[in-house]
Amino acid sequence: MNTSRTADRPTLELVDVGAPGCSPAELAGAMNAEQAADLARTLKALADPARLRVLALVAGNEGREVCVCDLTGPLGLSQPTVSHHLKVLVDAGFLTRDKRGVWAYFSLVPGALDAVVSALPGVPARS
Amino acid sequence: MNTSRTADRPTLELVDVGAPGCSPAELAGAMNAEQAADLARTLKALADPARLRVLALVAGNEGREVCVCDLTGPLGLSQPTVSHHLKVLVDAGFLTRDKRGVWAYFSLVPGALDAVVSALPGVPARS
DNA sequence: GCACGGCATTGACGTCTGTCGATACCCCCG
DNA sequence: CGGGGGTATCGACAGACGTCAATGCCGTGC
Repeated sequence: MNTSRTADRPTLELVDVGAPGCSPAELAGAMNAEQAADLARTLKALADPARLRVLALVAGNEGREVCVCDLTGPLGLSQPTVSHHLKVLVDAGFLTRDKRGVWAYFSLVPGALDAVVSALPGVPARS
Repeated sequence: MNTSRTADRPTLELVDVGAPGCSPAELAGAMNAEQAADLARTLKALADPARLRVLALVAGNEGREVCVCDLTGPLGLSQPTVSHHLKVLVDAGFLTRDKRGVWAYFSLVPGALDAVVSALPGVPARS
C-alpha cells in the first residue's frame, strides 16, 4: 500500500486554506516543482565554501574588480578550480565576467542575492 | 610555479582596504574558511527542490503543523525519502520535530531563514 | 496482548560535484 | 612573429548526495 492518509489524526484536521479548487493532494502555500527546481539550482551555486568566499572577496572589493589570480591565493585552490567556481557563479547570475585583454575581471551583479532571498519560502519581501 | 601574482596588471592595483595588519594574501571582506564552511553546510540543506517544497508547505500552513504522511503525496516521494529530508532540515535548524504519539509534527523555526540571509555576503542586514 | 499503522533507520545504487594535472586558447610584448 | 603568461577546458577520480526497498521501532485501538 502507499503511504497516503489512511487514518484520521486524533486532534488535527488539515484544512486546505489555499485557493478554493486546488488539488486535494496539495497543501496551502505549495511551491510548484519547477519553481523549487529553479531555486534549488541557484542555491546550489551558493552552497559551497569556496564560492561563498569568492562572493565575499568580490563584495569586499566593491567598485574594484577581481581577477582569477587574485583569488587562488586566499582560497588555497588551484587556478582551474577557481575558474570552475567562477563559471558556476557567473552561470547562476551572481557575477559578471569582463575579459579585458589577458585578464578576466569579475564583479557582483547587483540585486542577484536579493532576488534569491525574496524567493525563499517564508521570506516574503525585503522592506 | 604557482599561480600567484607574477606580473602587475595594466591599470589596477588591488589595494587592501581591510583592517590594517591582515595577511597580505587576503583581500578586504574575506570570509574565513570556518564561516564559509558553516554557511555552506546550512545552504546545502536548503539547496534541494524537495526540501524547499517542504519548507513552503510547512510555511503555508503556519500555525498548523504538518506530519510526514501529509508530505509524501504533494512531493511525490517515498516515505523514507521524505523522512530523510525532514531530518536534514531539522538538523540544519530550519524545522522542529514534535512527536506526539504516533504522529510527528513539524513546524518552522522562526528566524532561522533570516539568520541565513543575514550571513550572506553582500546582504548586510534586514531592516 | 496482538495486530495495525505512522515514522525512523539501514543498506545499496546511480548520479552529481569538487578537485587537480595536463593542455589548449589567446592576448600582449619584445 | 615568436615567446610568455593569464585564463578556460578536458579527463579523471574520490567523495557526497538523493532515492528507494526492506526492516525495525513503538504508540494506538480492538
